[in-house]
Amino acid sequence: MHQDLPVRDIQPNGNGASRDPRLLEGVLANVPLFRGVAQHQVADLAARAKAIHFRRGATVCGRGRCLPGLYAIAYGQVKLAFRSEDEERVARIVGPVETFGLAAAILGRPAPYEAVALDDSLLVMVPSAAVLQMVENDPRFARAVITDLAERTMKLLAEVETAALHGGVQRLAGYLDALAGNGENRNCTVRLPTTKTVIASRLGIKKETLSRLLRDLAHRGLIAVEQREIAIHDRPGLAALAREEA
Amino acid sequence: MHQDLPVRDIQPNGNGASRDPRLLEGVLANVPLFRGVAQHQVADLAARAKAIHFRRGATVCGRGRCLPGLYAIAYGQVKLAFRSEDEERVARIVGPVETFGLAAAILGRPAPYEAVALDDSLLVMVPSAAVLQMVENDPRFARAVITDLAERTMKLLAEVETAALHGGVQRLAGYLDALAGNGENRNCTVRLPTTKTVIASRLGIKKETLSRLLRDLAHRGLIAVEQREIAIHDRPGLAALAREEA
DNA sequence: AGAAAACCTTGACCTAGGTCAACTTGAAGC
DNA sequence: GCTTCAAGTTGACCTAGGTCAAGGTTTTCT
Repeated sequence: MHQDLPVRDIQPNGNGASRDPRLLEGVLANVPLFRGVAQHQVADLAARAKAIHFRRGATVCGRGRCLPGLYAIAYGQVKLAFRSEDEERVARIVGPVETFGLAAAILGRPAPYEAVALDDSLLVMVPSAAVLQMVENDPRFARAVITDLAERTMKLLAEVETAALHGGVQRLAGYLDALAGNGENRNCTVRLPTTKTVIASRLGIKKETLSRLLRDLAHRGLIAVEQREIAIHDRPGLAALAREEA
Repeated sequence: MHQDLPVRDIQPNGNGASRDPRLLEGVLANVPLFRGVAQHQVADLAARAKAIHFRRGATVCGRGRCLPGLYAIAYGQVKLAFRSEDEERVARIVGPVETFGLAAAILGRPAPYEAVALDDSLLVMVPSAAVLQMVENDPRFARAVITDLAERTMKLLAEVETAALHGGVQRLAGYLDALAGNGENRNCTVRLPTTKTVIASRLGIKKETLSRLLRDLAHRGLIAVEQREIAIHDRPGLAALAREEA
């Protein structure tokens, strides 16, 4: 796990940005993307990176704005969402040790989504130039980037598939099953990472519909809901439901 | 353009596979992914690759089967589609000079989609091992792979966005506009790359709905449809429609 | 603690797009 | 030229999920 890094204890300075190299290096070293990169290289990267603190609800990057680089999350949570006037669709909820903006940073393209902090969050931003340079100079890092992007591609394809082939209940069931992780305990309890409204948007449905679907699953005896805590009573049943047709 | 390569004239041998190094090298050299790779390296790759011919309707790779490597299209067309019993959703229509299977090949994962030839097609398959090795040995190629994957990621994100935020008409309008390319001729005529049924699935709607939507657009004076030929009468109007809300 | 602001739930109703079924058209083989 | 078959069209109807409106419940802020 990543909890071995006491980043929560480190206070970023008041106006939200920090450059404490210890903090930065520690955070980056724990990001899977940088596993397999020599320590001094990580230090280099850290020297050029910046830690920025965002209050819950603050916008990390508006839609269409150019991302200054790759973001890694030290603590907190960020949602990446598409929007259009009165419509919002959450593409991904990014948590500690994860990164976002890699593809956009590499191509130097504007962000296709907007990024908003769901909780008070500490992000480490590695400037595009630093990432690009490291891609050129360190084949191991280049390799890590390739793996990361390939994995993202597969995830997105899976996303498109479920969106196209499965209905709301199935997607919800699949999501809960995924939340429960790989442990195969028949019944366990999971906690939704954020508000139901955001989860709904992440699942491509409206909060009202999520509400009804959760009620249905509860009726069927598959789960029990108590606010953000969801007790899973029949994991295999849930998994089976997720695999069903439209 | 890619038409400078007379691959259509080269006959693959009867049982569908060929190893003529000239053919293979020529095809690969024209694939953007291999631009910037030294010629002898391409020759190396070609030596390990295989050309395979598929009749229209033949399956290149069943869903969930492991892809033996990266596929490049010399001529013809392949659809990548998700399926589930009686449901099919086309994720991408791949044409000459394009490739598919890069992400899966790199991760050694089974294909998330099935690949079926839409026309008689000649594909060149570069084994995963060869791709991986080249990633390790040639930083320029590694860089090209990174760019390609990043671009694919952005495309998929755009896909998810339009699927989520735009209705059928908008998606269709956007698709037609994209087909018309970057030329800004106010009226031009485009040809659908394949049957309307497949196009519909690519757009995430049913053929019946596509039929009705095309009729609507024609009514509105934006286009005129004659079989696969679509005359665009008001390009800006079409583009504007594509950008509208849900 | 108390007020204000999010968040969630529920019911009544609506709509984009899907489903089913009949019919037309066009291309492919004999 | 006639048959066959796949592709496309059209109409009547259906349904998953969205929209609107009205409460109810947590949080959050002062």
